[in-house]
Amino acid sequence: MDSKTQARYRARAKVIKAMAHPSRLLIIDQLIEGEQCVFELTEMIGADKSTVSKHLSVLREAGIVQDEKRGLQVYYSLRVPCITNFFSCVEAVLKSNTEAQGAIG
Amino acid sequence: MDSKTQARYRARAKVIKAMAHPSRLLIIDQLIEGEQCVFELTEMIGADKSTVSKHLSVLREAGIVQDEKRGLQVYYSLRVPCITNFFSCVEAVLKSNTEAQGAIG
DNA sequence: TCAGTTGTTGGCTATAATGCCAATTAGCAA
DNA sequence: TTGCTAATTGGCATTATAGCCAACAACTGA
Repeated sequence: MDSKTQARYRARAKVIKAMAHPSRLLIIDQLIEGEQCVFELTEMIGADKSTVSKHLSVLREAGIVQDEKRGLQVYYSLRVPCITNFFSCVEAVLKSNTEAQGAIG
Repeated sequence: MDSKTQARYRARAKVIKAMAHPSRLLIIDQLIEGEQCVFELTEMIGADKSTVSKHLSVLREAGIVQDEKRGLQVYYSLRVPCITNFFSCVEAVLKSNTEAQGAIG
């Protein structure tokens, strides 16, 4: 197996790993309904706001959600609408990540 | 959020977590093509056989794969054929787990 | 400016995951 | 039985993850 293939599996695993937590799955489920701010998500989850903020960082770094600050609140929303599709979703996120990287670099 | 809902998210997370590793994703991809024994998977992954065996345990305990011993070899295969579907796949695994539990208990 | 609110980050501890080697189990074949 | 191969399990060290509190940053509004 070449290093390119390995990198592909590592990237896939990162996205899936980002989803592999009850609170983060809950966040994703909530965001399917529409954007929510950290405060709302924190109330729903019932953990410390710092904990929720870190969960959101994980999802953001995996390319699953995006954030937008409006006033005091930071609103989070799904970056990729497909949640019912598994690998096609993972691939779409990876594609989206790649495109975002291309836009930066 | 009630405890039933929490349990549902924990169960989902367990299945996703089982997939959240490059080697395990590779194993799943291989098993889409058909069953394979631990020896074949070990050669492909290039890790110690004990490591691969433990990865397979994780997948088995999550209900993603099943094993069958034939002679010296243990053959692993996908328990749920859908890999392209994400949550529908997770749900199918959970349903399958529940049915298996019902068959035991 | 000052106080209040929302989020993020740093630091810390506790827990879980990873992967190796060594030892063991299980089956096959002389 | 003896030797060989396939796979699992135990033990261990290393690393990653989780979640709390405290501190800080960013914005609002009096």
